Amino acid sequence: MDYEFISGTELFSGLSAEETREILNISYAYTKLFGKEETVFELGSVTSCAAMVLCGSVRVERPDFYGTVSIISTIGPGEMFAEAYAFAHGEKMMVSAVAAEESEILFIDTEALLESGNITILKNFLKDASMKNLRLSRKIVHTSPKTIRGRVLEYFAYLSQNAGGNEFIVPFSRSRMAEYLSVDRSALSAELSKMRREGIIEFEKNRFRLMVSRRVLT
Amino acid sequence: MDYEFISGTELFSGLSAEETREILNISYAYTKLFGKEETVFELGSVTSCAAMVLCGSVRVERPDFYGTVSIISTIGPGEMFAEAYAFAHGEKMMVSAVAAEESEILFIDTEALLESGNITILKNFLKDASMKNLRLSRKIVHTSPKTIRGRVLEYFAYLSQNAGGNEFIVPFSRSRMAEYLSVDRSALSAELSKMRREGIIEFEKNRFRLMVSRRVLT
DNA sequence: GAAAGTATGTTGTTATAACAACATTTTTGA
DNA sequence: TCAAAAATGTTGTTATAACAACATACTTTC
Repeated sequence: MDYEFISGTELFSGLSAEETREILNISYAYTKLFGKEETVFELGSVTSCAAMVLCGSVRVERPDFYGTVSIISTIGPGEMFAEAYAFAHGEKMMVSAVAAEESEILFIDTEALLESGNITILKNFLKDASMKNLRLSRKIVHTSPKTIRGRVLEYFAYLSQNAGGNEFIVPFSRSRMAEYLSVDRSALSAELSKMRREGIIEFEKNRFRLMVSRRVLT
Repeated sequence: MDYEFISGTELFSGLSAEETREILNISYAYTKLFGKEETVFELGSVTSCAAMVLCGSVRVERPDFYGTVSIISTIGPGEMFAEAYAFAHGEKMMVSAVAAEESEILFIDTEALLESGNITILKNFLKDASMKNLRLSRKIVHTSPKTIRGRVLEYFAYLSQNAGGNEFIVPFSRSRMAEYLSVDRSALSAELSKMRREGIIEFEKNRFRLMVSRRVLT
């Protein structure tokens, strides 16, 4: 196992390669190779292991009610997945994970890890979980308005606040942005153009400017 | 401070009243009284403290882009909030928190808490964060279909799977359910009736039965 | 730098949800 | 138990998004 690499990841930050080796040993962590398109986690299964991609990449996907599969995210080297399921204990996975290419995955049993009692890694897990939490909350905030315009405004208000000015870069292609906001791509394009005509926004490629600001009170 | 009560909460589970007192001492935790409608956390502010309601209750709310405030959740005695912000470190709050009545709130500085090095409480935070994570992910899954029917089916499929049969209780009033799914209440009512006419579901008050099942593959 | 591929924008049509106003049922509490 | 209030259901109208099909612009890459 490449402890150098592993100790360099977010999750193991603050730990030396040697400490990393120790922790993984104590908690019976192991790696497994997956061929392209091989399933890492099955939809509806239960796991007590967090997983980290060491080499390759993993697609996280989910079928809708009618069976159409959509990709939720792609996990690359050093990134983790399934840890929320592992710590929450007993919840069925609402996604499946599939190796997008030949991949090596590290499995860490969270029960054993908690036993090990290493505080640094618990801290790191906690920070990771909290950040994921806020990302999810943000997405909910950005997609709860019922109109495309409402969603765009919520999202842009966030980006704008984040950038510290009224100008910002959207870190998505139009299709990805539409996906993120759960709206149709062409409808999004149309709405953006309409908002531009109305003087609410200006844009050029992915650089946007928000010409109005959030109404607070009354 | 009522250490008996605090040690009985989820967050302090596994800790005696005495241990609880110690941890709170070490980490400089303090309580504060809030009058009805007094603000506990301001929208857009930054906190390094997790908060727990000891007495009373707190409304978590958020204004949309046009200023209309909606209630995200209500926090009661023993429940926590703002901990994701505290652990993620430096993120601006996307909600505000207001005392719904005269309330006593416990503030725990997470930096100090991490210093204390108590593993039990870290575990508890981690489990809490993971469970919240899955709840948020689930909500995203339930609201990403573009039609009311799609959302209802996703939600019902979950409830049904959870109940272990095709019959289940919806733990919301119709208005709350509509809110959860981010759709109009009357439109939801209409869609439920339509689905009943089509034989897709049966229901009587909040007891539902799902007559179709998720299509997997092809 | 031409051709192919991909991303983005446009427009018209259709499906669906929001909204509003009201009817009916259920719950509450005096 | 009755009246009032709250929740739920119904229906028609209007606003909006999805969808489809195509035009245009940008980006590979050979």
